[in-house]
Amino acid sequence: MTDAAVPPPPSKGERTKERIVAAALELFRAHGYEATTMRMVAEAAGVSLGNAYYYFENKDLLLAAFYREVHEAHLAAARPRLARKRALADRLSAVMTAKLEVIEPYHRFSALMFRSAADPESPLNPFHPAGADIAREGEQLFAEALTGSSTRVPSDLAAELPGLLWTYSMGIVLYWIHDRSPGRRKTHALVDRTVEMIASAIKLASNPLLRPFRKKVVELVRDLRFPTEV
Amino acid sequence: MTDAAVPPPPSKGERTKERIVAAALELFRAHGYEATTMRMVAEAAGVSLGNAYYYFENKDLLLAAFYREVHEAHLAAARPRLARKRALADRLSAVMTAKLEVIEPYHRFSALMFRSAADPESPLNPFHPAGADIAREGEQLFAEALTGSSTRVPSDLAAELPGLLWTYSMGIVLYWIHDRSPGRRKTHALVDRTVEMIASAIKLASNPLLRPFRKKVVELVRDLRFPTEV
DNA sequence: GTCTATAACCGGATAGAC
DNA sequence: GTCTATCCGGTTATAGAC
Repeated sequence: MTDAAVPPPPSKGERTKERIVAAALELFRAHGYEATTMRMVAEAAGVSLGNAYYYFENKDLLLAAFYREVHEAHLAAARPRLARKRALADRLSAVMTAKLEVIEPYHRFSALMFRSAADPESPLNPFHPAGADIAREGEQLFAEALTGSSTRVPSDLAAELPGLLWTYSMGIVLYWIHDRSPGRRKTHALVDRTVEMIASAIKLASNPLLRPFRKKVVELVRDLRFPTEV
Repeated sequence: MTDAAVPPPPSKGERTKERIVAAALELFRAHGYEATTMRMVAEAAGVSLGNAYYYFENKDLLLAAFYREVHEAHLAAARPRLARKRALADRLSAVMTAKLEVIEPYHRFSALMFRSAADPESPLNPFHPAGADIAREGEQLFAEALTGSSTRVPSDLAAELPGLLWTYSMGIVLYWIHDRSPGRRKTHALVDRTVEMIASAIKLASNPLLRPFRKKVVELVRDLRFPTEV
């Protein structure tokens, strides 16, 4: 039990797999996803084409590895920024700005994220086991943004907000994909303004007058959150 | 001038093109998009593979023809239903229910719609010239749903609502894609409940107390509606 | 200039030997 | 676990027929 935490030395297969991922990520960065062929990945990793497919059933799974890396970078960029903010709008803005900065280098091929996210068969969609971790961790980040803030959130709403905010962030990314303005000015403007609106809406939601409406929304979100369940 | 409206008889090329579309639509319906190969389409249309590509630069453009047909079917299904409703929630529900019924037969391959809609390069995305018509006509349908209703809408909001509702309908379709419940029960529940909420929200938006918040939202939507502009 | 066909290319994916 | 050989389908080049 005491030494269970010591990771075993990587087997040969694990090292090969690692080489393939590393080669793929670099090629994706340099040339984009479509322009990177499995043959290029295999060659850069020093393995045969068939061998690359032995480790990654298809090209999308390599893309999934790429997203995981981007996601880790987002978490790493967002958390220190959160430490310096208290107001909810500022905290949401910190999370979203970190996201936009991390993904900026990949703008030219980020449409793929959506192609895959929308496809129920794809390992990248948030309801697919392979993509579920990233979605959960993304929600967790928003949960942290909420709990650390000075704004009081009605508890029924608090339970659903991380999921809603994560969905919101996906919407922002979708906008960003189409944003051709210099420096993604428009997306940044959208974030600045929507985080204010969200913060306002959350404050409004505590207003007793709006309680029935809030209850309805919360109930709706709770009931219908998982379309893939029967 | 007087005979300008008489369409010229279809040229040989036009008839060939028509045959190709018809063959493709039938094959898509029967086997789905991925499983339908360009070679199958060409053979079913009685032309060579190269000839099919002469008329349709790529497979996506055939898919675009398919979407156009689905879209026409939606318009045709929705309009008579609108004629029988007055309450806003009912009218929105009529439009959405017509949509869900029309697309139901294509559930298994509808993920493609999103793959393409999210991709800035795709002819199907609403900001791309080839896809813009469908988006505009979709908004037009929602505009009709609004103007024919008994609910009074503040005029600043009225200008933006058709676009917002069209976006909403895309969101519903995205949910529907992932919906595995029998009879798409969950999506129908989502529609029933969201149209009520939207109708309530629109009524709330007329409330003078919420005017500043409404102004903010409307202004935001107006400013940022077109991410592809610079 | 409009239309049609054949052959080839390229890249994702698979089969099967070692 | 690794390779080579091959398949398959989207796409392109190109030549020729009407």
